[in-house]
Amino acid sequence: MNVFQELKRRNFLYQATDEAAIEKKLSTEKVVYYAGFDPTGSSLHVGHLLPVMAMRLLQKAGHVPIVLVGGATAQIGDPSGRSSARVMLTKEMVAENAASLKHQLSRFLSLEEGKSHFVDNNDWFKELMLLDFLRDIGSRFSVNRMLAQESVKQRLENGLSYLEFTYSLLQGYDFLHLHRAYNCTLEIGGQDQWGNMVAGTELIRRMSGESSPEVHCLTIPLLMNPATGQKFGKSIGGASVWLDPERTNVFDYYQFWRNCDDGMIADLLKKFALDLPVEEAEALAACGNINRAKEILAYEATKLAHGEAEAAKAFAAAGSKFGFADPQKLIPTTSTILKVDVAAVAEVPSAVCLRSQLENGGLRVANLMVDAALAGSTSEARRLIQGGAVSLGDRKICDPSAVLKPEDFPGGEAMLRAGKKKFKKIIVQ
RNA sequence: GGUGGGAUUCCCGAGUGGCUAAAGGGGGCAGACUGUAAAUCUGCUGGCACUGCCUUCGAUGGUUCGAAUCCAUCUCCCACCA
Repeated sequence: MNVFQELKRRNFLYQATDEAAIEKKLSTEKVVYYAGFDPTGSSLHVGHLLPVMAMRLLQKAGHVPIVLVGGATAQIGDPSGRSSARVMLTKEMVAENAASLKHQLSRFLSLEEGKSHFVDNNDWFKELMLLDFLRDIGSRFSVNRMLAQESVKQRLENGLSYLEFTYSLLQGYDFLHLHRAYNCTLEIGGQDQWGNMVAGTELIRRMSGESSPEVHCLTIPLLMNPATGQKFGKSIGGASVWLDPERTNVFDYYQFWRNCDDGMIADLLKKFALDLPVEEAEALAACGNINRAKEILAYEATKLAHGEAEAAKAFAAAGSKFGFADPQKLIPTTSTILKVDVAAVAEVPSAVCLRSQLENGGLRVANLMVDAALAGSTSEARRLIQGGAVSLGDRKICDPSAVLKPEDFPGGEAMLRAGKKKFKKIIVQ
């Protein structure tokens, strides 16, 4: 099975300019390909991961990725999939975000020179003169066609600025530039990017006249839950799942995958447990023990994002809390999850509480919950208590004003729970 | 530039002087049921020193015992006209 077939089998392929040509290219030469990322935030979240995974797959097969940070385009904002204009970022923010983006991406891709390129489109856009752009690039696009584009059509109802309208030209120009500078011949992106991506291939074709160079693009399908027809949720509750462990801790990251919808398991294993062969991913999804499949998915996905040691800890912690799906390890897998020594690494999320707070009259449970990040506010904490969700050790807390004293923490610690899935070991210091 | 319409709590969207921390829906959280899933049912969903107090309905100032609701000015959005 060549990479292209694997890409397809792992369901990374939604639309492509010319499947046969891409397949041929990928199996006969070293292809330089790219995907763009908007440095609009200081951290990537799981929603960004899809193209990253496809890129990883291709890089492992020997192809050369270009990670393009849209420093320039982020200052404009892509109208695709947006009902309203984005907030524009300052150049400083973009630079800062690009740096942390690179750091996070380096877990998934080898970003060393030679194996890849990391570029910022601001480097070429900042020197581009408006008149040159209009003459060389603008003249090759038809407004009529652009207006017919789905992403533009939607925005037309609510209004769309000229700036945003130009977005696809800019993205097209990116491709042209990368094609010239790095001989990049393939662009990868989300399903919603099709219009912008094709703008690039068409531009390159028109610019090169007779000797039509072979450039292609390929989109990845949106993650969908086949059972409900809903988009795959990229958040825990209302909050995005970030790759930055400061924003989403590793345990929660693991839990995000562990709690995925049943219907998604096959697709997710194939796409996010990339270290497992496709056949295995398919077999696991159909093995009959769906919870084991979810464990492995969560472990593998966490391993990619945070490393093996962290993934092992999260797996052990979650398992010791909720139980392990396959303690006898009956389901065959090549995952290193088999090697995790649960007893040795189990590490329950914890929070510290000062002894001095418990003395002098005690500490309210509600306040402790806020300190331990189990609730966002004391009001929320009180509601949780009133709803019967909170317990300390094996004692249920019913009084929203309950106060804790040092004797509530035998041995200097106790498990504080806010609901079944959220808990922290409170360590008194 | 002109005329008209609009800005409400995470989102959509009601509300046009006190009964409004603000209907309804979505989303979210919790409880029950389960498999740490989905579906379903129930409760909750601004903050705090929580039977009370404080802050919120684009911004500022005003009228009033009392304003999301009335008036003035400003900012931004939308539609039509030029």
